[in-house]
Amino acid sequence: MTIEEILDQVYEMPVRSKDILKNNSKEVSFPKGHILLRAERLEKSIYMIRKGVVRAFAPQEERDITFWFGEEGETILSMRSYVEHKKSYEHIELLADCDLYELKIEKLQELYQQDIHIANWGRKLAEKELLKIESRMIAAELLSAKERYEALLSQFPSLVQRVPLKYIASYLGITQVSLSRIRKMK
Amino acid sequence: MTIEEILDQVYEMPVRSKDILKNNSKEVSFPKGHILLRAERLEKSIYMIRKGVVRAFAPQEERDITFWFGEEGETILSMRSYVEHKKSYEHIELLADCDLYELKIEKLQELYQQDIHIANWGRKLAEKELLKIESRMIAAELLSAKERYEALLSQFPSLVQRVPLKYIASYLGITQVSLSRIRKMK
DNA sequence: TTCAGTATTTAACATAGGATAAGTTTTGTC
DNA sequence: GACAAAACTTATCCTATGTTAAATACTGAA
Repeated sequence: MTIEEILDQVYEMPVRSKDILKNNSKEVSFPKGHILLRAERLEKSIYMIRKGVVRAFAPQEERDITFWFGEEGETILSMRSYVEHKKSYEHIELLADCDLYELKIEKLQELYQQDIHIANWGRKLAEKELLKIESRMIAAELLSAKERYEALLSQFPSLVQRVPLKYIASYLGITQVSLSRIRKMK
Repeated sequence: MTIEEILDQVYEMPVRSKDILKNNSKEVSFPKGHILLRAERLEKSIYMIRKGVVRAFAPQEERDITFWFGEEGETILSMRSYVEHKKSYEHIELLADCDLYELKIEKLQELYQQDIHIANWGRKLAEKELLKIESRMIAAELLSAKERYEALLSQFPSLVQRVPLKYIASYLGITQVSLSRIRKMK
């Protein structure tokens, strides 16, 4: 995916504004297993996924909590660093070799003040993510673990091939042992 | 709370932009029990809470799912109507007599295209809500029902006085019977 | 102040999913 | 292609929360 396609997917801007963002982005690549963003750090960049798949997880003493997966076209950001300029609470781990577009948060903040189209793009980015997470939270309360697994499968059929089951279990809010049980029942 | 205070809490704009929003808002009041926004409707307005407390819930055949509470200073919006101009999935119910500031979504969309400060205010509104819901989702996976209840108590001490326990139970993702058990254990 | 409707608690029983531990299968590396 | 490490499954037992139903307490309207 090109950066133009990724940007358009969030919000369609005039070419001029898109070019500004494009010219301020940098293509980068990292191997599978790389930790792209770290908890307890003030992160300086956001990334868009040109190719690959990643997970966000909150590292915890007992067990990590995987709470988000990103595939091609999605935007990776460390919520606390991006929104509040504070240390982030999550790690982002690459689950495959990834090609990414990097954008500096500082530059982006500057552009938000200068270009109304970019400001609206940033608004839409947050709004769409918010809508997704709210729907997901409601579904989580409504559905059994089995139903949530099946919903995930039908929404992201490729995820199960690309992502270790233990992370999917954590995303669903269950243990890997339970997920195994659920898969057998099917 | 005045509308200026509420707006500032999200993002500080020049007085001129604040005045534009203020001049496009309308004070309205409704009694306890009023359903302010309805599922299956394309809602036309968002509201800011000057005084009162409300809940958002997804009505379901078996049982409603309460997933959000709003108190003074918070902004009420029907996510799907606001973000996608589609029918919403939630009801908003007033849990007390409320004084609200009403803003038309259509007008707001227009202002997002005209005033960069307002566009950035809209961006911050979504970003801050997103940060809250993401943190809450992680906490939900990490904590037991009892811990979640205690966390809610310490974060919103007044909520338990203002809101029926059955809605708090639903918000916590448990039944009212379980919440009662938890409260007794304390 | 009483009555009816709500809200809350309590009790008894059922069950989904957790914990632990022991296999088995897959994957990556030399 | 052999080995170690990681991923996944299976089995057993256990616990938190769900379900149902009944008892009690609270609230608001007449």
